[in-house]
Amino acid sequence: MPLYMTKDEQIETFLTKGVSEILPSKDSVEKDLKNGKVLTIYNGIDPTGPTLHLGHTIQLRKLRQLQDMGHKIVFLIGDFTARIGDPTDKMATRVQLTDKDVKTNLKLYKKQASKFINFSGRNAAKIKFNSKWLGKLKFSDVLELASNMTVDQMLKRDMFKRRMEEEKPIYIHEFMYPLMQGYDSVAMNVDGEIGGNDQLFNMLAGRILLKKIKNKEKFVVTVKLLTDSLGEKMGKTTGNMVSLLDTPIDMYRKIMNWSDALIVPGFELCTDYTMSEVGLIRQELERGTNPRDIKMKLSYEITKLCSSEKDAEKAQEAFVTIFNKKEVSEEIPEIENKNRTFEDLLVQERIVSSKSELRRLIEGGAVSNFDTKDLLTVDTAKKVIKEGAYKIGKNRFIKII
RNA sequence: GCGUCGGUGGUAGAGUGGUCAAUUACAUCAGACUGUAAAUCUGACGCCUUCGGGCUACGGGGGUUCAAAUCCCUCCCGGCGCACCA
Repeated sequence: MPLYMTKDEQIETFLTKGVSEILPSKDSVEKDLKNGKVLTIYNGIDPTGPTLHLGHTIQLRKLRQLQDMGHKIVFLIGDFTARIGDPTDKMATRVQLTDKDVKTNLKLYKKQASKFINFSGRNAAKIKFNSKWLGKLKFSDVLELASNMTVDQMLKRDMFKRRMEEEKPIYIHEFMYPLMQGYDSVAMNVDGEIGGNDQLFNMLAGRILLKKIKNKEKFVVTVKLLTDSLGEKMGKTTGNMVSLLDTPIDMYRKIMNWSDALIVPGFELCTDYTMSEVGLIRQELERGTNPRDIKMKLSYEITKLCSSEKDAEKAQEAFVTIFNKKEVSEEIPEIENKNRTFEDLLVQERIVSSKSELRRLIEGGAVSNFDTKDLLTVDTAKKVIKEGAYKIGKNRFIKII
């Protein structure tokens, strides 16, 4: 958020940019933010995969806005809840994670998140793990907690309703999930929570519990989700995500591959552009400016925020070189051939998953020498190729040295 | 516990003895087109292969058969109904 903003502008931005829904209401949260009290707000992430993705950054950036306004923010890692699995958008029951999975996954989280929120300085963000309190609950505590919500409230959830209709199993522990997540709010005694709008139900459970147990009105701000062209969530489970661990060039390329409809939401959700600047982008598109150029700006901005200005520049250059000019860029990964045949090399370096896959790609005319544009044949792939840049499909490139 | 229906590839969902590595749709990958795309069209979509074929797969195990995703037995798991409920 630009530093020149007044406090009121900051609050307005927080309450509107990328926001989907606010509970109990925008007005009441606005009042809370304006009365000068320091609030505690958190965002929880379940460490179900090794990386954070672009969707997470939307929420983290929201937290950052609050941090800049002087509020206390908590980055909660749901190491306990991750083991149960959020039933939110899984049609089937998620495989439970082991302790080890969880530990491995959360290792990198702080590092990734630190691009977006401050973990040091005067008003440092805190990291908390919900196993700390959830792991301590006794069965009697759990029962008491469970007595705060009815089966009917649970069954109102779309997800569960659908599963009932489809005669799919619903396990009791899945009912416990919203309770556990809700208990996080109670244990940390927070004033507010930020999350994606798919998390609304879980966050509401926290509101219910906090109200019943501590008579406190927790506010909930849900942000819009970044969806792909088909309205699918860009998430870990769906596989179409931009990971924060992607190389800058991969990230840049993936964003360029977004459908044009995502340009404006992309600016709103993932960059520091103000709402009026986002409005200008929209106008530019309407005036007929080539969407590609605007999308390049978007890719650049996002890549910059996720790594650095320098990386973004490099990524952009590489993108132009490889995809526009179709020339070899120095960003193409180099691989020593070590006297391996072309197919062995690609399989061993995991560029392709099997020789069969490579054969299909070759037969489909997808593998070519990047300089001469000559298509590779199945026979030459069985030979040792000493050097040269090769293109495998749309976006796999290697330079053999 | 009894009865009944069901468990198929990343997902949904056909197939009920050979022509099934398994129709179809979605997802995925590639080619064409383009503005990087998206949409559209085309093709591919288990692994290995000396390109003849070989191997592994339809919940697990065992069996019948020249031949099983398909039939039988058994075990595991799920839905529904009934029963039980100190």
